[in-house]
Amino acid sequence: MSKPVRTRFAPSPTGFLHVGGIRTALFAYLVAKQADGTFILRLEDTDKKREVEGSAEHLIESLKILGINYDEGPDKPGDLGPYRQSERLETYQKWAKKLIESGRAYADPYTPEEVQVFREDAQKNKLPFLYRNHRPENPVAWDGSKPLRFKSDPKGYKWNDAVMGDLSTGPEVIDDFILIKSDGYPTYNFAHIVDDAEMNISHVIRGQEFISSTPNYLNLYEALNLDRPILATMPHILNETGNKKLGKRDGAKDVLDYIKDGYLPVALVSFIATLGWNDGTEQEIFTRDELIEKFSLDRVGRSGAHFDTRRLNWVNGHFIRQMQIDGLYNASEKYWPDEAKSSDESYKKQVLGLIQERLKFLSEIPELTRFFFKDLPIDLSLIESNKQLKKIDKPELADLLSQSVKQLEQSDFTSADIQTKLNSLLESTNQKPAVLFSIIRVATTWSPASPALADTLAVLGKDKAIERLNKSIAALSQ
RNA sequence: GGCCUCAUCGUCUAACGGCUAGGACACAAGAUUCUCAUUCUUGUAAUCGGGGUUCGAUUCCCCGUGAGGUCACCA
Repeated sequence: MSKPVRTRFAPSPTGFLHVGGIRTALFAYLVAKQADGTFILRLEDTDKKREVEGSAEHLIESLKILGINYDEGPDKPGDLGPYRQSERLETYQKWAKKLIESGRAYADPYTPEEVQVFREDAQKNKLPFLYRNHRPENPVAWDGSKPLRFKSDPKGYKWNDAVMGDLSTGPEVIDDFILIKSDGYPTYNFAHIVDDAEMNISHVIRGQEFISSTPNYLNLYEALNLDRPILATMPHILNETGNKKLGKRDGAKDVLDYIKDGYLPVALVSFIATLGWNDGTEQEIFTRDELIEKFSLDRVGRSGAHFDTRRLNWVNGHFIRQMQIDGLYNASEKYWPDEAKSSDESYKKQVLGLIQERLKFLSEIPELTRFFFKDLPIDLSLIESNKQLKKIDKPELADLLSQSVKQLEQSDFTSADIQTKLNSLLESTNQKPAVLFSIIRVATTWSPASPALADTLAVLGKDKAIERLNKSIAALSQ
């Protein structure tokens, strides 16, 4: 019998949640859900200096928007809370006492400046810094005014990581790290081990930056007589350019920025999941339910993956194309250009239907739809840059448009009937579609691109289409 | 500098030690009565280097090289 699966995402509220953090959260969520387990959000707010106002809320909102729902968390009480480390200080004290009593923790007598001198000495000699080389022989009793240190038991470790496989290190990486800081807060190194034990966490899933401190955690598990959870280390997500870990300073956007740009939560989830993971088949896109069913830690890659916006665009476009028009309309609410404010819902839905297949993300809606809502200025350079139209005189173009007006005035302006009229115009004018359709398209939209001509005209409506044609005829006749 | 980890097309990746190293994004060309896009077809493009082990190495081992992480009273 294996233990119930309980995973957690344990961010510190020190900034915004970016894609790397989300992926760790997502994978922890998937591991829990596929085993009918529990996913927990725990805020690691033990560094009051670095805490950023509002970041806890931002983090929670990001998870909610993506549907990475936790069963227990700061705003979702469970039996093993509280889920904010700053509210668990007595617990850490309790566990610290155990270590003191068993002789595995002691007061650090040095000032930060003194420790810094040790550190600089080590660096000068090109040696890694080890505090335990300066471990005091008869430490004073710990009264909370000094940091409390772990008395480590240096030795080599071999362990298994669910993603990275078998890992090993020698005793030289084991050190006496700080358990409780002089401000009374525990360090991450101590707090997360205590909390994972108290909260019955079965899998610890976290980023690569923790891999080198893992042997120290193993040492602490032993001192505390704890079974260690399954460990899984995620490689970093790298910036698009270069090999740097994705980070704010390199222009990485946080998750809510992507939502604002009109990336769909389902698309973000699918894209992020396949950044470093695949199910071994040729499937490229996954729904949440498929991820829950198919995800496994042992198929997560071991090397860092570059974030690729072009691939994200493709995934997002794929999901947009799959949407029903009502769903897309609801999602598009905030993205319409100002000119569309007065237009009614059914008109906007028709417009949306025409641009759906070329939409990569929702904030493209204004540039793709503006001409449906507003007469754009006449721009003759659109004719000059068209390789068919630039060969033809303006009067001749005006004449083609006049004939078009005559035909279209006879139309009931369904898309099908417009197409019929356009076809008969091709015959009567003896023109190629490349010429006739191009000039009508330009004259009715004055945009570099638009959906299929008959559809565009049908949605635009008879009055508007004819009005624009006449205006364009006038402009070309000057 | 010590320690740890990683390494397949530009990018994300697949390949019990065994087909011609597969797919996707991107890119290019063609088709779909006009543009942009979609869709379809086709194409360019990769096993970091050197040694082993083996009938056979992307895969296992060693040595290089490159990249990343870590060596905080940060997480």
